[in-house]
Amino acid sequence: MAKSPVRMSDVARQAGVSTMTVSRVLNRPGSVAPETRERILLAIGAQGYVPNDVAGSLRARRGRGVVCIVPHIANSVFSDTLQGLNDALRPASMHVMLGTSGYVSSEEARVLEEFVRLRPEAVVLWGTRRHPKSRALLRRLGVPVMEVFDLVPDPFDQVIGFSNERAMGALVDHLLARGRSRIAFVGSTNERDVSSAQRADGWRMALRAAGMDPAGLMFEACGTTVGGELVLRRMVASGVAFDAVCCASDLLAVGVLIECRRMGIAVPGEIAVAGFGDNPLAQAFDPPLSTVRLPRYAIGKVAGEQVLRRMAGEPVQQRAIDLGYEVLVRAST
Amino acid sequence: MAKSPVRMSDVARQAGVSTMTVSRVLNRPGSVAPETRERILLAIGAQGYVPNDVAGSLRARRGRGVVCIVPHIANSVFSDTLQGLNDALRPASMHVMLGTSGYVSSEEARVLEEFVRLRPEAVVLWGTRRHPKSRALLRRLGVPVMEVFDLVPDPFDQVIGFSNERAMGALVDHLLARGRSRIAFVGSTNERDVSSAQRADGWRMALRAAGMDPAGLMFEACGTTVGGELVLRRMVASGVAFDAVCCASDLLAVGVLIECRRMGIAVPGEIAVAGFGDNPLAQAFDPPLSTVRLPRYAIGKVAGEQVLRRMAGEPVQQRAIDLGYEVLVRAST
DNA sequence: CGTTAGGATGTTAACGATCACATTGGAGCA
DNA sequence: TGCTCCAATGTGATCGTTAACATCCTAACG
Repeated sequence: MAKSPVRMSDVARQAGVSTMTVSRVLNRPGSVAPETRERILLAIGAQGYVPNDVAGSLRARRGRGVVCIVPHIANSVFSDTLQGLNDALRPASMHVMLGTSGYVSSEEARVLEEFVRLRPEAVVLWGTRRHPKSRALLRRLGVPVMEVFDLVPDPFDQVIGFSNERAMGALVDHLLARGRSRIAFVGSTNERDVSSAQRADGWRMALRAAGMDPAGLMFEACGTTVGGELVLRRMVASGVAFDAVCCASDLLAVGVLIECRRMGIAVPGEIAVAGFGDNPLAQAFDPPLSTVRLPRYAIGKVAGEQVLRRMAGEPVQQRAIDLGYEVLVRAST
Repeated sequence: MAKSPVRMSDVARQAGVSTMTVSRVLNRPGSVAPETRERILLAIGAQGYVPNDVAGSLRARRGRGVVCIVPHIANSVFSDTLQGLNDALRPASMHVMLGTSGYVSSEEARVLEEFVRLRPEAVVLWGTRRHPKSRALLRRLGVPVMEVFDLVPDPFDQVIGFSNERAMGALVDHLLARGRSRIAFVGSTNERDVSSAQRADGWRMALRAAGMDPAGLMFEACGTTVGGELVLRRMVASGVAFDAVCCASDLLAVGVLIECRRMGIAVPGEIAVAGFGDNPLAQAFDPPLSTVRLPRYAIGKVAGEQVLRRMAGEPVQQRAIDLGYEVLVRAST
């Protein structure tokens, strides 16, 4: 914390007013006479006074911080959303206090408690899996809670996102419309990776809805390009017949593409390959990768806007806000 | 801010002690008798008390926040660094207050002032271009300031990064060693994009050091894959001879690769192509892209560690910490 | 057995701002 | 002229915690 020796009272003295008037200039300038205001602003500039929001927040019992806990920062899905959140909050002079859970809900709860000590005005959390401790904490905190990304019908407070199931289902439908009939799925079945599991569900349901049997067509891989390369090799070696591969992520799909080229498998001639997530480089491959664009930035932006609305006293209009998705059909399918 | 009605005094009453003893249990547990401590912890659990760090920070004149302002969050260069910073700070119960400058130093100054109101313990800023207002503000704030990414010999306080010039120079040297003699550079000359300009300088100096003339070999492009595609077309159309292209980013380089394929130019047969930044998908292309790996995560991690050291009272040992780079030679060169 | 050292705990007063209410001084009006 | 009313500003208390100092009590010692 700072040693900034300039306090409001220093400014007040120089301007010949009480601290209350300085405070008003800072918070509701309209309520102070123009000349007085001018004199105070001059004193502020002369002394380089920067208000102490720690003190202000304590007394006013309200601050400008919004906590956001994501699984991992260094992943464009999360960082795009953070960008949106930040962009929405900045014009309102709110700021983001950033934390990570490492995909572990108990860790999220621990981090959340540390942040609750700072008495944030709102909390933005990834996904809808909450540790009981987090729920209890949030309930007592009593501020708006935005859960983002996974859309569920009955969120803790409000949820903003899209349906992984429906998005993957739409991708499967696209492949079916292209005449594919043996559509495999590649993803991680890691307990922690809720999104991948939901995408698998979407794939399974879409196949069943089309009267097809997903049995034996699901393959597990770690979510990297190398994971994609390895899994395709395993799939081919397994002898299971398939004419399309839906991947839980673009990175996986790119790995599959690479291995297809290496093994001399024509894409989309022999098999179609689709990714998920719209990585900026996905369209740069040969063939350009079909994928699903997710409203990552918009999710953060809308979450921030909702926070501001709620803080302004507006009631919750929609508990679940669906921002949809977009199937991007390119040459790989 | 919260309505959390549970205060330290509530806990103290239930445990039959004064607030000071509760405070000690929270901050220096060793200084309280075991049974007393046990009783207090029980009361804390029973009431679900979460300390108010706003009040604590005000009184103690020190908090746990570190401000970090990056140009843009949704860019893996920045988010990787943020991840490192966060990982370094979390074990010390410090937290990141996140802001963005949009690559504009006056905006950075504005955002910085808002954050200074929160009296952070340290400030982490991207690059070394500072608005005079920022400098004045930081000086008065009097906390450690870490400038990251661009290494300069004489930073405001401490700087952690690598040399864009030397990294690009090393890449050029690699191309020279491969027998290339007409090495072009593609980058943005946008005033705001300091890094690209530094990379251009590195390219220029390396060519001159090898007795070659960079004149006419520098081309401007916007930093996307499409920018890369367009610039290659322009380069070919210009009639200038070149046998290698150094790009200021991987995205640009991928665009160049795409256009080469489209135009039937062999890579690396006719021209070599190199990127910069080690995008995870860079090695997935055909041919895999040679590039330079930057210590993005490490920069953040080390910045966080330095902050902790400084807060622990250690003196500054190195004003400029060079974390180096790594030229990744792949098939595109 | 008196004295003292030091561990455990309590008391008081801040930290720097804002809330709620009090006060002042004109303008506006009958 | 006398009154009200409101805009502009001030006063005092307070937000919830911790620093600094004070106190108490037990243990150890000569």
